[in-house]
Amino acid sequence: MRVDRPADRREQILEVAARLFAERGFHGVSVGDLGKAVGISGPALYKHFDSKDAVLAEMLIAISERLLAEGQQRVDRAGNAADALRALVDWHVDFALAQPSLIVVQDRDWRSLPAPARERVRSLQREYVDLWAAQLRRLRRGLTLDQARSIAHATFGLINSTPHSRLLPDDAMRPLLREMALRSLDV
Amino acid sequence: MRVDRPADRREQILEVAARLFAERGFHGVSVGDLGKAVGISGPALYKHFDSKDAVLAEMLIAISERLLAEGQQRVDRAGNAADALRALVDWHVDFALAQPSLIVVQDRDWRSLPAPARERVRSLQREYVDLWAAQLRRLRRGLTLDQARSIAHATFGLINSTPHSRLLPDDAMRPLLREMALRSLDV
DNA sequence: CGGCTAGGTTAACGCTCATTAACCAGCCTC
DNA sequence: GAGGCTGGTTAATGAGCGTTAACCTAGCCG
Repeated sequence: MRVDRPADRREQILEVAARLFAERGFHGVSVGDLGKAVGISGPALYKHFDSKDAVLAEMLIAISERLLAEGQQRVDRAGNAADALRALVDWHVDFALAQPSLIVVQDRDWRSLPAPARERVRSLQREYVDLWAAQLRRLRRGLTLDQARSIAHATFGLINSTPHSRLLPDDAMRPLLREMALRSLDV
Repeated sequence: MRVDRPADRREQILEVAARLFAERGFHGVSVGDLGKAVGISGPALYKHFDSKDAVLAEMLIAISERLLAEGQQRVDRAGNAADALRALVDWHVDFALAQPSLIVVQDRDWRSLPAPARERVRSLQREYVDLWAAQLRRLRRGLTLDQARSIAHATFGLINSTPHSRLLPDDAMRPLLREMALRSLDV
């Protein structure tokens, strides 16, 4: 029959898993479901991953790294703190609109990770938060680190709300989120 | 031994369940865990609730109703749209700071509800969103309903981020969230 | 040609979980 | 003081899950 690209099974599994985990939660998707959704069945998954946990781990570590790496690059290219924050907002908004499933899984299911992966993800997230926090503190000198982190967290919450509403087309959602985020940051 | 108030078992179960569900997720807490946490064991829970699902259902319906009812009252008491929005922000911020567990469970685990309860909760949430949306549209005439809803959703995301960070004491968090929320709404 | 490897299959295992069954003690009421 | 709620107990049940075992086939390589 050859319905789907045999491209790379691993990649395919990760994509499909992101969608399913987002819809029904990590524990709401069985290995059997996941297999069926990619056209193989059940235990064949173990030819590609060590465990169900490992699928989640690879998925979450990859996006945390990507979010941080690209964020860092954009900050490096920016001339000043305000520009850096604008660039960070753009990046995060684009990412949230392009990968709503990953956003959902990342903040709903990170608790299901095995301890070492969980620590890795938490640590990458902390770095990402601190990337934002540092720019905020360059811009508004009075801010403590924890204040700046709290502000960053709140703005993430704002942007990450996208997957929960999705009432407008992306072209309308993008500027709306950008402006709300920038106003919330007072940039 | 008599360690805890025997006040009302039902109530106690709901409180403890909120905390546990928030920490480990609905599927991450077994009926046995829940029983142990309130000092009874396992199946005794069925003397108070029809099922594990029913605990979640009662919890989520109750808070959705409370959020809406109080929100409605505050709007009714407000003189104009801007005051109404300020009152809604205050209410939502206070609630999120007082009941972080419920906030977490509500938006992480509503998918685990049995269909009728899920519909009830979704419908109450829609009403609550529309309460905000209506005030936004009174204030900024050009807004479509879906635009206003999207804005409300984003601001909820901002405020509901509280339980994920919690780096500052409530007294510092409250004004920070209030101001960010109001700026995000452009009020 | 012969065998290794990659990527599948189905069957079986063992565990956990929600739920039910069966039973029991104390208390309130008539 | 007999009897029925109320709120517990432990044991059993049955389903679903992640994972492992055992086996198979096709293609590549020497």
